[in-house]
Amino acid sequence: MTDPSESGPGRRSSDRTKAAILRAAREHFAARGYERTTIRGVAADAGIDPSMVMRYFGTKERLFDAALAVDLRLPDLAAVPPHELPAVLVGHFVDRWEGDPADDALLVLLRSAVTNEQAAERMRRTFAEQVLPALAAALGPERAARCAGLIASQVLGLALTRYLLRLPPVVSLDRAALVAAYAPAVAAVLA
Amino acid sequence: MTDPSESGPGRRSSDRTKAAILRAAREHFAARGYERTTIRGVAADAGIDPSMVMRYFGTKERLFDAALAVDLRLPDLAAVPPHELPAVLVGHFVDRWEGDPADDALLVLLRSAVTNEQAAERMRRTFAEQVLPALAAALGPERAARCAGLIASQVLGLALTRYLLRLPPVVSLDRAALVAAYAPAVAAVLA
DNA sequence: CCGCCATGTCAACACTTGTTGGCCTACAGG
DNA sequence: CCTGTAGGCCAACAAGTGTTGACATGGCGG
Repeated sequence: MTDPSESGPGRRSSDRTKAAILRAAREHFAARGYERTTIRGVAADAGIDPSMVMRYFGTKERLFDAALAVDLRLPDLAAVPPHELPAVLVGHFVDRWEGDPADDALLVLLRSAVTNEQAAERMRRTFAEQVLPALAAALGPERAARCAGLIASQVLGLALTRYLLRLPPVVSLDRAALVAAYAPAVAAVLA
Repeated sequence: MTDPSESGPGRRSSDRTKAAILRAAREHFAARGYERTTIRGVAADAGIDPSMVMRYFGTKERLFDAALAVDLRLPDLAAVPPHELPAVLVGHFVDRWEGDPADDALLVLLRSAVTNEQAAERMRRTFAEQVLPALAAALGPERAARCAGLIASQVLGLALTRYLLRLPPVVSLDRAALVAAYAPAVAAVLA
């Protein structure tokens, strides 16, 4: 743990601080959205002074932007048999939402994009750069272009009602039931 | 137009003022969400003093609550042939979202419910009191209970990606294409 | 030893917010 | 005429915000 190239005592402590700020910021943005998240709150959670946040990120907006970076970690969809594609997609996203509770990036993005144009733009970019290519690998470019929007709409609708609105009938399903219920819907828009 | 019981010159002007406030409030809440909407902004839009808003609604939260009242105007679903149900549902909601631009109530509810627990609760209530019964009339209670959550998820996913996130492939579809694309997905969760 | 620079704290500024209380104005009833 | 009252405006308060600049501190190179 004293590796001089990464975390040893001689290592700059600014990196750890910056990471702590980012982690706290993601947590706050995910739980409260952009407006209700305060620099003071994030700083307190990271155990430092609010002015440090400004020094490292310059502005609340830039901190927000840094917190918005998201990797969907989509697998290679060309490798899955076509008839399993819907179940794989739904399953992957459920895992992604429910996986590491410390990884709030997805929630940050969705929750903020609804009231914040900057985040909405980021969402559109994430869609274009990650979802579209992954689907194109499995369906071909023109079919992907036709279906990707509808699939995003399904998956995001699921996330919306389950994790943000918490509609009881959607919350009460477990992973298997969720996949079983949504895969046919996704399959329907692929046709 | 001088009906003494409703709008004549002898009529209280407070009713008109209150209505103007509510209309402006809906517009602001729908466009900006709860936090970024200011009493001052609403008052300016309604052409009156901020303190008037307080006099009539007491508090920003109560004004918000008044703005959240939503009537989905769902038709009698028992009257539509089962195989047309998906298209009717999707079509109705598209009309509802796209209809009267002055009627922002639906957008207020959806946009706010994502970052505001009070609005989320209101959304769950609206779902339980309007969507569930309407579906129960067409599908019977137990089938409705099983499907309503999934249908809400589809419809809200559509609204989310089209009106809030504005994902290009979802925005570019017109009403007919939208219905044609989504009806099969809704039909899939009914099976 | 000295001095420098990165890391961090403290206190304050300027601004916006929801909210409040006092004042004004018009008009109906006597 | 006076008076009361409802509808409305103005100015201010207290709290919280993002942001800034002056100051501390501790370790490292000379």
